[in-house]
Amino acid sequence: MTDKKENILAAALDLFANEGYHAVSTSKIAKHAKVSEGLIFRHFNNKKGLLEAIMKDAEQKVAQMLAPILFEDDPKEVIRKVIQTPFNLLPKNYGFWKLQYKLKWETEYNHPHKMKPLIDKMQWAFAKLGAEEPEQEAILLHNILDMVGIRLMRREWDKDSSFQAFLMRKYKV
Amino acid sequence: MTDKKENILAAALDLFANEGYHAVSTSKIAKHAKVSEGLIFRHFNNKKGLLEAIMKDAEQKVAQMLAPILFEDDPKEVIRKVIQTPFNLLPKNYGFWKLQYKLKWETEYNHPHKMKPLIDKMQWAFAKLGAEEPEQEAILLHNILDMVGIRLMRREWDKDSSFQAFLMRKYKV
DNA sequence: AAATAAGAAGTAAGTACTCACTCATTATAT
DNA sequence: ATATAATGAGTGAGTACTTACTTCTTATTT
Repeated sequence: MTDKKENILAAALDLFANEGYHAVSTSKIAKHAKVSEGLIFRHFNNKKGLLEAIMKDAEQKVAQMLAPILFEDDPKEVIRKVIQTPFNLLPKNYGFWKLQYKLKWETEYNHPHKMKPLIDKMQWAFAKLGAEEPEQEAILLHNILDMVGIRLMRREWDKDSSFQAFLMRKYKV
Repeated sequence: MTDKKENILAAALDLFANEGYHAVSTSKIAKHAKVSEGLIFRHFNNKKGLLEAIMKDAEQKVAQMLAPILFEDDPKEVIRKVIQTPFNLLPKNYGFWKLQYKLKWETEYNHPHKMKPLIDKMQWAFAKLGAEEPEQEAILLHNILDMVGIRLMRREWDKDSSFQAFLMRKYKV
């Protein structure tokens, strides 16, 4: 991966996340990356190919985020880690996550089933902790944390929000 | 409001919601509305003016949705009505609400403070019901229902989801 | 007849993408 | 070791086409 190719990816990620895929032209990306416009097409074939190159990283980043939860076998610790997840996202990666959230509005990039393993693990944890409706509890907490992620990415909250501590108290973990 | 003007608004709403503002051209809107392209500019000046005409309805629709909650003075009934709100959105209006949700990713159209009266009312209700941290409880429930709305608009759930009943049990209302 | 609504045919700027080319590095042949 | 050939990153002007928007003309209403 050459320097200029990485510049293109970084510029595109930033612009797509903040202005939207369709709102950003390839010429604008080229200017931001300080690169000729043609180079974008040499490396990525077309504009969509550029988006897909960015999205290819997504799956492994998600997997890497979920691994410590899926391998945890103390149910309380599962809930703890799940709650921490959105608050632990690094601000330098906010652009990346923001793009993920935004693209979920395009059918093509919305894959709710990919969260199934996480929800199953949460369901297991809630069952172990004696919840009456572990499946619904898992869906509920998943919803809460999805929305927390959205608020953080939209900069409505900061990562030191007192809401994290509140959730910890609420779930007694 | 002439027929054709309404056609334009309906077509634009549908296309903006499902494909995105920047992804839709004025000529496409004209074709869908079965109208000449020039007519769009006669009625709305420019493309953005068309979007703003759609968004102008939003505030009153939101106000109208919140009124029965803000005027309710039984705290239990406040929580009940709040929980019902997203599930009661009419499928024929899904396009409209979907557009509202999507546009929140554009700074220009994200006004979190507009939900303040609702959150204050919820906080009041939770306090009356003896919650230990009514403010956080209000933020929590607001998050849950925002995410429920998103799931419904993205068609990940349908409005008969068992989740509504679960929330009613959970909040004992 | 006057005013308004609608349509058709433009325009200039912008779009994604291509093409012929340069330049530097690396592999191969002598 | 040195000349030669091949490769691939990088450029920027140019392509056909689309865009938002305008202007002029024609229906329709009052």
